[in-house]
Amino acid sequence: MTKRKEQFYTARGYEIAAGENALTPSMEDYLEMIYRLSRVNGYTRVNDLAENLNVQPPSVTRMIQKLYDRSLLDYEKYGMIHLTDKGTKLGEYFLDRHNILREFLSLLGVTDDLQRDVETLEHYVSYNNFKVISALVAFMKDNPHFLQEFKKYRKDFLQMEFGKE
Amino acid sequence: MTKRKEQFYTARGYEIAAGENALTPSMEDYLEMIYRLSRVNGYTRVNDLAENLNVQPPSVTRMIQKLYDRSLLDYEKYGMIHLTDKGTKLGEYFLDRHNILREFLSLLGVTDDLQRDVETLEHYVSYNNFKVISALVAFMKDNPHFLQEFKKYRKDFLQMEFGKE
DNA sequence: TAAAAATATTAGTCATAACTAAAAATCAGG
DNA sequence: CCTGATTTTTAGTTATGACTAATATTTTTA
Repeated sequence: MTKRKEQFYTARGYEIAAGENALTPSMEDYLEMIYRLSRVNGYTRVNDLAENLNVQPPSVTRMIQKLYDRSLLDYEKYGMIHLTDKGTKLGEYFLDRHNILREFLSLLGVTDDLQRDVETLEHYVSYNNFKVISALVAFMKDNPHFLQEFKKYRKDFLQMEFGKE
Repeated sequence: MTKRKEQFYTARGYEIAAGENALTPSMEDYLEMIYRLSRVNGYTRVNDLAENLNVQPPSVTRMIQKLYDRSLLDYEKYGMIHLTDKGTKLGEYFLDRHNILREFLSLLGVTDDLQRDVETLEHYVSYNNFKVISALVAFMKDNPHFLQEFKKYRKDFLQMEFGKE
């Protein structure tokens, strides 16, 4: 049994390979935000989404239609946006993933651009990775000693390896 | 001084905000691969890239032109592809980042789909995050007892939190 | 060195998810 | 209840990075 050569793909290649059923990063962002906003009233609206995601309303309308076609939300023209059970589960997961990632980076000592870093990364964290990172976060919170040692280590390491910057 | 409300953007929103000068994930993949392949002969060719990135040659030609316009490589039609100094530095960084990320996930115990996970994630790891993750990897390698503890912890945690799966 | 094979380019298409401008629907106040 | 303001939709445009088909160039080989 010869080891098959390791295959590489471009970022776009992986997106395409994921197929039509996979959610795109933008779809994930919308679901996550709909979930956030729905916690207030049980629903959200086109304009709220547009404002909170910093996009224009027409972009929201289009995306809502797409998510509707996938049965992730209920919607009628000019109406309210409600997540279906399926959409709710996904939204909740995306929010969890977001929060774990934020906690992870935060524990490691990332402070600058934390929000941006989390939002940029989150979509690309597979479920497998989400699980191990969750474990690491829990471990670090349960073992403050580990974290303390790491913080000392990090300081010297960054200085040595990357200089002042 | 009131705290400005936390702003959210879609994945595409961040891409657009990054501006015209930023490299896209695909550009990064190409540079990383050109760097890899160039270590053999000092150069690479359109077909080699197409094969190794699993894309068609015309896609490579287009991308090469774009990277040429940014002075990241030297190229003449039908000729060899050489990275410029600027391109070399970037390619090297992307490869480092790739390897660190792989090591990180590997240490945490990710085995399934490791290659896919790394390639999917790497483009979205900011330089700041690269630095702290590098520190964490080094720390864990220097402190195998922590790693061992984590492995025990992880086993129970995953069982508890996520069940068998 | 001429023909065949391999390699690379050009030209044109597609989907995604943004945008703007303009039209349509809904809602609120008098 | 109708008019104006707000909200939402429709329609059409853009850039990215894939693709295929056809063409052009370079390299190999007979």
